[in-house]
Amino acid sequence: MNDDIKNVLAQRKESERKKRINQILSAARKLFLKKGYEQTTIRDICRESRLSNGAVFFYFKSKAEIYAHIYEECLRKLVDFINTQYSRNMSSKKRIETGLRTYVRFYQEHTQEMNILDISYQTLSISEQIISRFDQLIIEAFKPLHDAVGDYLEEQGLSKKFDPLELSILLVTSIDGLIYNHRQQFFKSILKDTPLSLERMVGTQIDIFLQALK
Amino acid sequence: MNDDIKNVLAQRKESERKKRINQILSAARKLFLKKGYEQTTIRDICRESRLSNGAVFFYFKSKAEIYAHIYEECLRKLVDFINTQYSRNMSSKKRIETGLRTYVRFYQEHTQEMNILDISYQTLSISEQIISRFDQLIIEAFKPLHDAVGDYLEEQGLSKKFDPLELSILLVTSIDGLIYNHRQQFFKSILKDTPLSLERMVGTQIDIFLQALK
Amino acid sequence: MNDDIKNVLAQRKESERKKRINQILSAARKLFLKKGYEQTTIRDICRESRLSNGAVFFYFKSKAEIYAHIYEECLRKLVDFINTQYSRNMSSKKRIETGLRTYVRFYQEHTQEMNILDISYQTLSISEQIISRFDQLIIEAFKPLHDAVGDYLEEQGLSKKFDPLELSILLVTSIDGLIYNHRQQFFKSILKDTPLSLERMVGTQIDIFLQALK
Amino acid sequence: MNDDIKNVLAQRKESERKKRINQILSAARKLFLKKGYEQTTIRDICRESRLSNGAVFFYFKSKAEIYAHIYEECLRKLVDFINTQYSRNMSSKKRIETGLRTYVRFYQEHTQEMNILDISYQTLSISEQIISRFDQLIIEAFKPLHDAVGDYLEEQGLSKKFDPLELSILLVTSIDGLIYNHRQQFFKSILKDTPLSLERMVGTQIDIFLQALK
DNA sequence: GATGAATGAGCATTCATTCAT
DNA sequence: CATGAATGAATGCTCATTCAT
Repeated sequence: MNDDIKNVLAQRKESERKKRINQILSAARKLFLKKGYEQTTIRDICRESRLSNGAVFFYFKSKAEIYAHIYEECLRKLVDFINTQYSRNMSSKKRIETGLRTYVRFYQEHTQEMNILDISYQTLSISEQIISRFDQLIIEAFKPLHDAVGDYLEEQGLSKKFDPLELSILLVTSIDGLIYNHRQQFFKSILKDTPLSLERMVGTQIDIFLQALK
Repeated sequence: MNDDIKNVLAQRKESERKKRINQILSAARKLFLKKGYEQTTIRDICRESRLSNGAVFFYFKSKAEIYAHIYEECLRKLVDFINTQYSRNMSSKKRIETGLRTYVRFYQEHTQEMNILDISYQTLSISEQIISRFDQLIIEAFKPLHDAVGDYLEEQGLSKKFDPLELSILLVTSIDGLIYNHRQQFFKSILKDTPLSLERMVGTQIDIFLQALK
Repeated sequence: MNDDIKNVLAQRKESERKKRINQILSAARKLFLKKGYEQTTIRDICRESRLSNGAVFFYFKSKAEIYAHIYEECLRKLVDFINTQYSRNMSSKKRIETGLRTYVRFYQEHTQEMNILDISYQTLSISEQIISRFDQLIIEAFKPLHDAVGDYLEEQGLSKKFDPLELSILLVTSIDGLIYNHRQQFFKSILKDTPLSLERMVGTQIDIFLQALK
Repeated sequence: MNDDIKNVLAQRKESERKKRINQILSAARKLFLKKGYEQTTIRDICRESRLSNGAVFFYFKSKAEIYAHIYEECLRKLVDFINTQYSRNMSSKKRIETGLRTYVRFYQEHTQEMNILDISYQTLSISEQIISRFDQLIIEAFKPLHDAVGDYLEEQGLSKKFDPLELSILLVTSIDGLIYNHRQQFFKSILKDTPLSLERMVGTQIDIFLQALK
């Protein structure tokens, strides 16, 4: 009996705890996504989460740690987003296409999350442990495409001529470049009236790639 | 006569003025390139330029404006760097290759300048006039490649099938992506022991492009 | 019967209580001795004692009160240290010498404890009751020397000319001064190469004293 | 003419500057003397001096630096106080007595300044240069007594038996002890009704010293 | 009794910018 | 023109203490 009560109380406490943490992370997420790391202050987070300064530092030991949580969330979201798109019986060609298009779609549908991911977490003072978790997630996000390119090269009998790692990085990287320029708008002046659609450009990039490796 | 004297005085004044501005910009250049925007303070610039706080704000109305000048310098440097590499009698293919490789070389030889250019000047509060000058320079930097791609497509009889603007943006953008990832090191964990060389990847990207459009 | 049970329970409770208090004091002792009052935080004490924040404040009503306990311990240690050195059949002269030398040895062998005692407990907000306990201990530490000086004066037939209380305070006080300067190192610049030994200076002070009162 | 005006303006500016510095130092002096280093905040100093936060940091680059100024003031005051008491034609004996009594009088008349000097400046992060100035002043304050003791020993034909440096340090140190205990009131409980006068105790200490070295 | 969550004032210092002279 | 004095909001973070459960 007593144990039951204890248990219930412990559960309530734990849920209370999670609620607070969520309060803080929600506030932080909203602010970091909107204003970025530097422009968001701890006080902003306190105000937004309706918690005191001390409370925030009770649950997280630094601003960077809060950021790391949000970063990991975004990264995980990306991984999940990508993974749900693949199906086992897709052709390698189809998987390459899906991978790249999904990446772009993630940027379009979750621009703020993508902006968070844009910041190199290597500059923040984050524990090694968390960083290696990030690295793991990045590998996870990258693997499907890497595999697909490997399979494709095999099928085309080109695996001796090309390195699948190099080619897959090249592909992802070219999408990064598209996203980067879309964000920074460096070509705004050149494209004045007719902004090229990201989808179309990704398509072209895929076409070129597949055409060249036939 | 009197007018002559006035003129001489005005000229001297003007040269004094330019001297001061140069003093400030030299200091700012040195500091921004070395430490970036946020890490450089106005006081740093004053100390370095041996001018007073007030003097700096007399010639420039904000820190952002000073930055804009340095930004423009870097952009111009990039344009010049690219333009000196082209020669009129190169084949279109050669010009495409030269354009992309030169861009990468600029990043490698002028990493700090490239970092300056990385900041989206749209976030800084800079006057429209200056921004349009930036845009002009970007167009100038981009034009040779754009032309080369146009010529190449013509030669290959593909100008109806492909848009030269789209393709050239695609090419530049893929280099941007390579540079972006080189800077941010997102693939560090994947490439642990064997960092891929930028030159090699650019080469592969060019090969693929030309192979596909043959 | 029931009373017996109650008694047993009460005893167990009391022993639990003492255990907790000891836990806290052990942690506090370790930390205060090592880092001093200001540099030690309540959270440090909680961590070290493996007790919660609330528990510490349940047993002690403030950080100062905990400090007072440690202070008293150190004071008691000093008293014990001094008292073990005396033997009843020592000459008065010998007892004076022993008293002063023992004091210096306590400082040398228990520097950290002596540093604790250095803080004027009057600045901390401590209850009158505890302060009077401190005072009692100080009297206890002082008495042997006071007596010895009294005896010595009597033997030399100088008890009418000198006040034993004044002289004994003068003696202790001169040792305090030596210790104080040894700690603060005010003479560092004057003594650059050859730091005077405490033992030697105490010896000289004793010699002078005895020489003068012969 | 123009130069004259410039000069006047420069002077006014300089005096304005000194006025501000004095404003800050006056406020700091008052507060440090009253509450000590730790308990005085920069904001206190701003409030008291009716200057803004930034203004204080314009003239001094840290709290420690402000403190160092006050410390040096007090030290210099002590040196001056001591030096005015000596006269060339005093006997060595008289000079010893004067030196020690003057030291005590400084404490009595400038208790707060003496409290400032009590803090070991070695713990604060103060530039080497300033610290060596402090050291110089301490030497200056100490020298007259050192010389007097040297002369006295010579006169008594004891210079082979005793080291003047050791003896003079012993003397000063014993006064330090008296002052230290007067401040900390460790003997309060022992002396309850009849607090011994500092003057009297210094007198006794001097008597003993001279008596022993005759 | 005991827990640990919550408080919020407090800290030294920085910095872009303004403005009287 | 040029100076440098002055502003004051802002920063991340700490800590003794309180209190609901």
